Amino acid sequence: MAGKDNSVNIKGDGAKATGAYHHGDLRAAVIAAGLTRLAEGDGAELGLRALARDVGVSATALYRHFPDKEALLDALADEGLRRLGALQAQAWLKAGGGVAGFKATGIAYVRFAHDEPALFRLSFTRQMPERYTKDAGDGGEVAYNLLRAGVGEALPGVDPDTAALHAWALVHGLAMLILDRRIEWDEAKVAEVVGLTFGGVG
Amino acid sequence: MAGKDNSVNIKGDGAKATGAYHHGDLRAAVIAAGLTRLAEGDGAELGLRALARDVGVSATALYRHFPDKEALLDALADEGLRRLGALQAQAWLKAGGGVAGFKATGIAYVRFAHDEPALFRLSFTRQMPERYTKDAGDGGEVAYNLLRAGVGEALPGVDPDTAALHAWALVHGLAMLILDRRIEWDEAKVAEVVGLTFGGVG
DNA sequence: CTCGAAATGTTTACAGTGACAACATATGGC
DNA sequence: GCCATATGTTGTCACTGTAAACATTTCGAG
Repeated sequence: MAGKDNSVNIKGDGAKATGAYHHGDLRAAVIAAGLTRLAEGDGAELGLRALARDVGVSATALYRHFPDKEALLDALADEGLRRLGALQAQAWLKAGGGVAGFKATGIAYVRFAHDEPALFRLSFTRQMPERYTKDAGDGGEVAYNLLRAGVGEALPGVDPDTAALHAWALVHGLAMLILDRRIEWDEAKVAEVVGLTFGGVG
Repeated sequence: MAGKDNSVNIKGDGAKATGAYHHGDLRAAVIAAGLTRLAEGDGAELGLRALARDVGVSATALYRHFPDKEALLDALADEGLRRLGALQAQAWLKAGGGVAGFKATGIAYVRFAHDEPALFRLSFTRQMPERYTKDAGDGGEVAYNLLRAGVGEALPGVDPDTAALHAWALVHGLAMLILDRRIEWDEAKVAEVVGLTFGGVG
């Protein structure tokens, strides 16, 4: 697949737009460019130089905003989790909460993985930063809280911890199997499988 | 040459052992060394040169046996699937078949992921070779057949296709979540979660 | 057995990567 | 207005996968 051109030319979203040396908000621009690349070429191995070129900046400039590549990827992963959480919350509301909302949440999880395979994979593959306690408003916790909330309604008699883990593992497994091409993406099928344990055919 | 060594010295399993130029069965030796490396350093990014050094051979020698690095990784992934299938079959037999055997199969799946995280991840991350039809005796199919066999007994009334997918996704999700440090490895917990859908507490 | 073709391994080299150090330029507080 | 600091650039290094040319061993045909 060719090799050059295509430069996405994602600049900062306004800020200063100095035009020359300084970029305005490079950190945000780099993350945006990274997300774009992840959304387009699935297998393409996101490199620092390509990213810098997208933003129109020298390769080593990125090191002023991220200690190393890992940190950059961590930032992208974090954004991925945030988006996932937002989509799940949205699905929950749209379905009117309750068991139906809970199921919709699960389906949104798998759909996100299907729509943004590279971002989803990155988001979950990143090593947990150790200091990942129960506070901190990063997206992962939002998603997990929704999960805990819904699981009580769907399976009243069961230990909520076990049920939550079951639900999470189920959708995560579906997501990964779809990403890795072990199974095909099929929303109806996903709904059916999720419904097997968590009642409510609706 | 051959002054240093230090290398792990994984040679072929007998063959000729020419001693000098020719290695005997380099392909097998490389795969063995690769599996060893995968089993030891989880995060360590398996490189061609390191692998060649382990085997005591020049880096480019590997290209006589694999078209490129991808092909080598594919071979390792295949071996991983084969081992997974073997462990599952073993677990099934040890539990005496039936529903208990089916559950044991699922637990073995997760345990394998926990015991060999890098190999498990590699095995499932590799792109499917396209020509992955229902024949071919490679490990993946063995595992899937076991799955189909067990699912009928565990959930008599349910569409076996849906049930099989459910079971697979569940254990795969648990495996991936453990690999990515989202949850802790806890065999009892895994058994409990698997038992939630697939009855039989015992 | 001899001999040349094929298989296997080596050396050298190249383009691409993440990262560091030294240097250049813009920004903002005094 | 001036200088400390943040930000961006150029040059370089070690390392990676891999291609090309060369060396050695093995094997089958005469």
